[in-house]
Amino acid sequence: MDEKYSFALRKIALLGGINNYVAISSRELGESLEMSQQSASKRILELLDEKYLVRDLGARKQRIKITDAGVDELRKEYNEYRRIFELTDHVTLRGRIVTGMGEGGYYITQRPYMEQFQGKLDFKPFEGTLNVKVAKEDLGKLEVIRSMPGHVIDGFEKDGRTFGNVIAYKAKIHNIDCAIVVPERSHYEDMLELVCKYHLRRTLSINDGDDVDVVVDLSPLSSENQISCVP
Amino acid sequence: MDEKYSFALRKIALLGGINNYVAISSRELGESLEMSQQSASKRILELLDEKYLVRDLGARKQRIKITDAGVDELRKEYNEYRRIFELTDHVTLRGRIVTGMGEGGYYITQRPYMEQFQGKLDFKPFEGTLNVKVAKEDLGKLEVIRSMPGHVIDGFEKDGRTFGNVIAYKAKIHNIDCAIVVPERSHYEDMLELVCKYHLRRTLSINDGDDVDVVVDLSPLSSENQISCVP
DNA sequence: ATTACTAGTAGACGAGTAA
DNA sequence: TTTACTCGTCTACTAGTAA
Repeated sequence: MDEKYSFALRKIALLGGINNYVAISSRELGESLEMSQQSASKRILELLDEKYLVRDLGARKQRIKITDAGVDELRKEYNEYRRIFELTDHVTLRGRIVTGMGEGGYYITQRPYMEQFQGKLDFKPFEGTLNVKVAKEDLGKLEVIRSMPGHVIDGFEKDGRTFGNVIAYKAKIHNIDCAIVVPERSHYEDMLELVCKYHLRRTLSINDGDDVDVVVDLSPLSSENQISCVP
Repeated sequence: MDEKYSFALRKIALLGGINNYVAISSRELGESLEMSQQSASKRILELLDEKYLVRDLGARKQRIKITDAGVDELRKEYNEYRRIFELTDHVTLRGRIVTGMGEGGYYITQRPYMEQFQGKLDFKPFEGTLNVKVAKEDLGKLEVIRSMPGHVIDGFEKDGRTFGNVIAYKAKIHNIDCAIVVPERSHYEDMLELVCKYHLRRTLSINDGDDVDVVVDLSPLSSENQISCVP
């Protein structure tokens, strides 16, 4: 999102524009953004055009509300700040073992996916996945993880069916190397697919309903430009 | 902070610029900010001028690090997002009763402060305060509270000594109306002064070392422009 | 390679004003 | 009072280039 939009949208969110229509004149918005009435009016038109706002233009005062798309953009920025201030190099997700809807394992164990796992992760995955339903209080963490790069596994087509891109993040479960896999699209998902070189249910003696901790590695993929401890 | 600075500073923070010097050329920064090398170079000079960055301009590549002032600015924005996505109309702070360093009660019970409390809060405070040391895990919440308006109680001078502005936020302790008072300046403080119309130690039968929950009210001070439930 | 100057230009901004 | 148009100004950007 363009930074000039982000600033205005954030102010509107602080006035309650996520949950409610907010009655605010372009004059007032201009004041709180330290710009003229004319510019604030233009900014609102731009935000409407970008579909980040909806408006109810009454006779006296306009009432504006942030759209879901707008909230998404704000949430992206929020997640960036969380990465800055909350996260270190790894995140622990609490979750519960479940049996997928039959779909999950079918998807991920497709050959084209599996071959890429072997290349991009450092192990040949076992032909099957472990489904973990992430605890509600850790869904925010999952969102932050999803906003980070990860290993993109390219999608493909087969029998007229589309298999989308998925993203893999290296992780550990009970100190065993594995990776969590999430679809690139469709957020607000609470289900993880875990791939591992071992049959995890057998190796760890775990079953449906068991609670597990998955430690996801967030250290940068490529060697980055950070230099440590130079004063 | 000017929004154009915020955007660049955030990107640098994501590269690790808070804890370490980051080696990044103006070309690279320009790419990640979607602007030219020249503009990125200028932006860095501006951030240096604003004292949000320090630089170590080596022969090959510059190395930059965010100053404490810069981190403060980023934290302000982080707190805004927390208000948007985390907080509702009240926050619960966990803390422990302590005896202040003798100073706290002396400050707050000064007449000019006390008279303003009576006007801006809805009760005449008891001549004494309760000191609460906020639990470490709730210091973030306190920071968010401090970034919100609150009731400003003007400072004054007396006997050549300066008593600074303080901010009061309405709160409840064990369902009794009270207010927390914090100095306007000097952040990263973990001590609260509680003022109340009652003698809280006696009324609640609490003593040093007792854990308490203080529920701080965050609903807007003035009647705001929010309109609820208009689709 | 770098960083960062100068010059020219596109676009953001606010004043005036209409509806 | 509103919102939002046109238009002139001025800022913020990029291209070219020096060090």
